[in-house]
Amino acid sequence: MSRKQREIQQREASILRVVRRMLLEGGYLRLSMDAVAAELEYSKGTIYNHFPCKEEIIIALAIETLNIRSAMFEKAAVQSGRPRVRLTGVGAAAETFVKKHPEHFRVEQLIRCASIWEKTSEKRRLAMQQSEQRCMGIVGGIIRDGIAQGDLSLPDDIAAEDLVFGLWSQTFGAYSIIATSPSLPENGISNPYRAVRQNLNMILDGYGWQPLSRDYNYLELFDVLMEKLFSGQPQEAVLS
Amino acid sequence: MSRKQREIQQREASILRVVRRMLLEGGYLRLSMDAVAAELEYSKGTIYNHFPCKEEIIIALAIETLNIRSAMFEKAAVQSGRPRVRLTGVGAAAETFVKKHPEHFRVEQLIRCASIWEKTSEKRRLAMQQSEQRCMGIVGGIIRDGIAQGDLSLPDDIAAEDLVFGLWSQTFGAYSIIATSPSLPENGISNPYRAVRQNLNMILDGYGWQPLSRDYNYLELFDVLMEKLFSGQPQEAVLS
Amino acid sequence: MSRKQREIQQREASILRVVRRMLLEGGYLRLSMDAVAAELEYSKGTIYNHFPCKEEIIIALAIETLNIRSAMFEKAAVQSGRPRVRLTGVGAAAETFVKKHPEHFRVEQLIRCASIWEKTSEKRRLAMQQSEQRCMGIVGGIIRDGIAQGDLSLPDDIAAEDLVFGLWSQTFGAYSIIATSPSLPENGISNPYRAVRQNLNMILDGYGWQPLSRDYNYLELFDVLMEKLFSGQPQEAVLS
Amino acid sequence: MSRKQREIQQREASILRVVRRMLLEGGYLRLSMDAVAAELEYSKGTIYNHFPCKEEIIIALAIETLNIRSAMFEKAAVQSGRPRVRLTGVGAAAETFVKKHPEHFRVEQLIRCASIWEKTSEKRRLAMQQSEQRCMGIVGGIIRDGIAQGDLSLPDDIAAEDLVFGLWSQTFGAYSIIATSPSLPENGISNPYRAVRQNLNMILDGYGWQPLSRDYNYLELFDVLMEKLFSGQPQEAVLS
DNA sequence: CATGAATGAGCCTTCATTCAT
DNA sequence: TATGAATGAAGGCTCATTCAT
Repeated sequence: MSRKQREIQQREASILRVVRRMLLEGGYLRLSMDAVAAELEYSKGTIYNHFPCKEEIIIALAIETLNIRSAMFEKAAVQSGRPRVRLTGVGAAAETFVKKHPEHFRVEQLIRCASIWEKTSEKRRLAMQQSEQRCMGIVGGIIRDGIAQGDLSLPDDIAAEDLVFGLWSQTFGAYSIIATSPSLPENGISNPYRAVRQNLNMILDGYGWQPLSRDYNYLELFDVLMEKLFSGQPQEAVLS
Repeated sequence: MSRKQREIQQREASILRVVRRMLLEGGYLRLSMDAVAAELEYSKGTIYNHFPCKEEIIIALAIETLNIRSAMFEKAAVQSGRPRVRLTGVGAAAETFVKKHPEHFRVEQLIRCASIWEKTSEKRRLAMQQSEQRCMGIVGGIIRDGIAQGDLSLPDDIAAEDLVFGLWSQTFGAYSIIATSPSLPENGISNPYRAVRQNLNMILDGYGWQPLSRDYNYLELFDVLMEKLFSGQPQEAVLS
Repeated sequence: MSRKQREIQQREASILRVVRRMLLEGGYLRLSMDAVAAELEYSKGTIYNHFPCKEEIIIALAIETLNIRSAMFEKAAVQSGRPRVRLTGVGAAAETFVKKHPEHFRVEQLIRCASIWEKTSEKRRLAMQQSEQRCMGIVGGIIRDGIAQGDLSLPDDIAAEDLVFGLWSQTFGAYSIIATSPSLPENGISNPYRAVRQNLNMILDGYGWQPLSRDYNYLELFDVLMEKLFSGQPQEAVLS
Repeated sequence: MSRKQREIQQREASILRVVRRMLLEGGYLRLSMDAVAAELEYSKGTIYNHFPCKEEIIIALAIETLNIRSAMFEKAAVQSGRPRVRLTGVGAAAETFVKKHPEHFRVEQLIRCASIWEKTSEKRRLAMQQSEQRCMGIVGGIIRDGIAQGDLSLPDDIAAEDLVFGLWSQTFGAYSIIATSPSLPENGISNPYRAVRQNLNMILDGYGWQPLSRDYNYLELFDVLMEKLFSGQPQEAVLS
């Protein structure tokens, strides 16, 4: 019985893998259940035994995406060091994520674009919100550490979450633009990923988070941390 | 003859209006030429006399979007005042834009998500790139003014465009998240638009743009400028 | 399982039957997948499960046509008798074929007229060429038998295939004209089918194929063979 | 007024010219009134002032086709010489016609394939039948000349028209097959046009038309006559 | 007469989903 | 539970023809 359940889980994972790849290749419009079934050499009915509709697959994918990323965030966040250094590790995680898993990032864009929610179950929606909060929570935790250690002090009317939101917006916006504007270099942005790092640093400098970037080479730290934390093989494993 | 042509232009505008609304309501997938024709009570053939395919409508919409916004940016940019104050005006323009024209912002998200480019003419694509560059150019110009007046100085390895990219990413990312994450307040971001303003200020503070926000109440300035520049009726007119 | 598959095969046959009839009635332009589905009271999707596009149906029909005819040719060719007598049997087969299966002959005309090949698979095209060659091969074989038995001798610069081509052209041309020129009798051709037989005989006489028609009543033989070989019920079965 | 009428005729001719070319390039399906109007830089309404529907254009084309050919036949038929030599000239005319005017031959195939007659006026239909009869009449005349001069004698139950029909079938069939079977050489028919000439000769030999081809080199005569009669520029002029 | 915008029926095709086996 | 044939609504698009200007 346990073997069967394992088989089911494996098949679910392979469905998600195929769907992810198809999304990356052809976009949402090119994704069809027929093609998925054909590629997996399962029947359509079998796919439908796993997911009640197409949209639920997308959400499951998005949850997977968020879980992979929050695992990467976690790995960066638990490093020892001053909070801003650890936060830089999270930044390195975010950049690594979009570079290593572009198909996952694509899913994130998708669920903000297509109207997927109507046909999906409340349960999956909640699961997704939880996963989303985990990512935010990790960043929020580091910020609170920074405050606790005296490296950072926020005005009364600014919450730690507002800063989280700023970093999130910056990265989501920047990586979206990078992924979909092939003409950035022609417009004077020769090294977009470096620019993102710089701009993230500027936000933190703006908030006065010590040590400021004039006193510490965060750009170099980025490289070091990416190497140190994420130079291994990409982990495909789905973290439930 | 002139009357006919006027009718045609008006219809083209009304097609775009209907499509925009449909995109806002149901996303790209819910948009169909059949529905557009039915809603306008024109035949499908008539719609196709205006636009050769669905995708070209989307691009036309996107161009319209960019033109409306760059007109708003322009209006803010030509105000007198120190550069950072003028840039704040542009920020106010950006915020006003997404609030007043959510359906236009939706179009911007869409063209970064769906694969629209395959069926569209090179001509339209170039027209869109031009419109995009106009928005960036306005912001870039203010930054260069700031440098020229000695309020801002960028490191050697950072171009003005990198800062433009940072502000663009911040706003695009933040407004995307706001538009598609209904649970922000539950996650501690009680006033997202205010948070965006704050984070934009932090970026500029991080870059050391004088006067810093500790010396000038930009948050209040935001309100003042939004009122002053954009409190009138929304201009629907398409500015070529 | 076997019942299902039998049903599917039967339906495939009935699709071809309906399409053939529609072609006969209204030509290629009047043939529509909608109409086929409606006539059969199946959904359009079901039709498309059988044939990936309209053109492939036509080719399938053409292959069926060629197979039916080559089976009839074969039946005539394996008769005992002097080669020219056997060839007359093939002529009787050809005439029987257009009379019994006018809708099949129509298909042959069609594929020489409409541009069908663009959307079809290489595989089907080859299958069709093979079927075509089988018909030609049968006639060619009889000609070579005639040469071998000394009844016929071709000039050095004339191949057996040139004669095949002449008979093929004569019949294809004549039956095409008969099928599409209703005014033949008014133009002095009171019995077109008899004229075809006569003209075929003249070709063979011209080549000096013994016994010449002055020595043997081939016109009467035609009738005898048609009766003897093909007076039974038309065989609808597709001979792969 | 006469100038106007000339303009109208010229325009009619140019419509037919464009339609012919489009038929050759893309077949009947690719022929659209829109494209014709665009190519001619006339409005669709103007085209419809000339022809009440698409089908009538095709018939007009077919009439033009028949007229061009009967002019060529006439030119060959009025040559001096023994009847079979003159008939060979007509054969040369037929071959020249399909080679010089493939788009015209295409029209002939088309009207035997598409169901065009339903929407067309009785008047045009009759005009076409007349043109058709003129071609047949020329050949019939030569045959009767051959009989009158004692070179040919037909059995009682065979009319001159039956022989006309045989020659017509042979050429129409052969040229149709040549135009639509690219694989003839692979099937052993290395020089199809030469084979047609040979087979036409065999028909005439079969009927015993003097001098037989063993006594006269008709194949060479073909070349001579094609050069002598039709080596000039193709005459585009429409012969009403 | 010439124009060309408007029509709308019709076409081919796709695909998420169901359900009998 | 797995299968995959069947469905049929929906989609994008074309084009011959009309008719107001």
